[in-house]
Amino acid sequence: MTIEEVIKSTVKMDNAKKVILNIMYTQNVIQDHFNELIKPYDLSGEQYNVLRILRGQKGNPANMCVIQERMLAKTSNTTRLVDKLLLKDFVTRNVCPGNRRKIEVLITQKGLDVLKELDPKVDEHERSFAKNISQEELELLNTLLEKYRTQQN
Amino acid sequence: MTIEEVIKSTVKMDNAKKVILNIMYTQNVIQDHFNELIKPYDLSGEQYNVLRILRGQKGNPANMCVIQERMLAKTSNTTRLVDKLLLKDFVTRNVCPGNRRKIEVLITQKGLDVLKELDPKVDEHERSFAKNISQEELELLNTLLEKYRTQQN
DNA sequence: TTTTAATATTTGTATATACAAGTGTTTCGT
DNA sequence: ACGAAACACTTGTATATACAAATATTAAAA
Repeated sequence: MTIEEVIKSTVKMDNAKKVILNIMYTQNVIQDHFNELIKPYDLSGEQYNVLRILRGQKGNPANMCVIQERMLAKTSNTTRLVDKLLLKDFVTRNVCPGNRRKIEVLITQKGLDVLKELDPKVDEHERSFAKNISQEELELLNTLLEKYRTQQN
Repeated sequence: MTIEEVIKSTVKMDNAKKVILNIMYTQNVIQDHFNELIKPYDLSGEQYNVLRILRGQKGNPANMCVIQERMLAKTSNTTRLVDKLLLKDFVTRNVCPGNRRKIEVLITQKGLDVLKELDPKVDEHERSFAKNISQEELELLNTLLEKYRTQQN
């Protein structure tokens, strides 16, 4: 389905506009699909993302600002995201002894367990979109998106 | 900047995962840029989108469900989006005489004026991302995204 | 012609996000 | 050592979004 069909546009759009709409819409489709996947686990997409970042720390705690800078959506409110994860016992939160301004957030075994359970489902989610397209095309898509993102002023 | 650099990932990701992250992140970058652009106009992105759809009606009113199906994010609450536009006098809202379940939403002159003022800025926004990349590459990006979106089961 | 089902929209509620202001801690300049 | 500035995080508030339930109207079935 082309982007014109999706938004039922009658007028001809130029490529620059189409690419923007295509990226926005594709992100929407991916996100809806992912939300379906994690719905039974009582996690939001951003909460899942934070857990992934914490697992990536391999046992070391992460400060709020470290979590923030690794998230895709930089504007999310990390404090409240971590609050939610704390309520579910997926993380622990402690004041950093070395610098009492900082907070150390650590993933718990329960958090690791839920990620482990999700891993194959997330893999399948990622692959389901990639099935239709070759490895070369995936690489090309990555290259083009990275090039596209690099705005000239 | 590659997507690995963006999220400061240390481990190697496969292409399927990279593409998802690339699309999600690129959408974020585009949206942040666009939000900057419309901030002075007291419009949210979705409100702007609704106004665009209404202008596309070329004088004909649009029902709520028509607006809904043309929006990128199908889950948005159209009623409340239109409420906001009504408060700013950018649209009118009336019960459809032929079918009183339906609502006819129409863009006002004030709404058309604000769109007209935004048009060149939005064009520039779209072009700023496309500057770095050729027409052929833009077309390729469109094709690849449309192909990618078409999930196999 | 009632009753039922389908359609179109609205409302309620919980959660998420955006942005600014506030709090506590550390660092730096004098 | 003291006050100002920088830093890390939290809180307040307004708005947005998600999802289910409610309302009103029309169409269809018995």
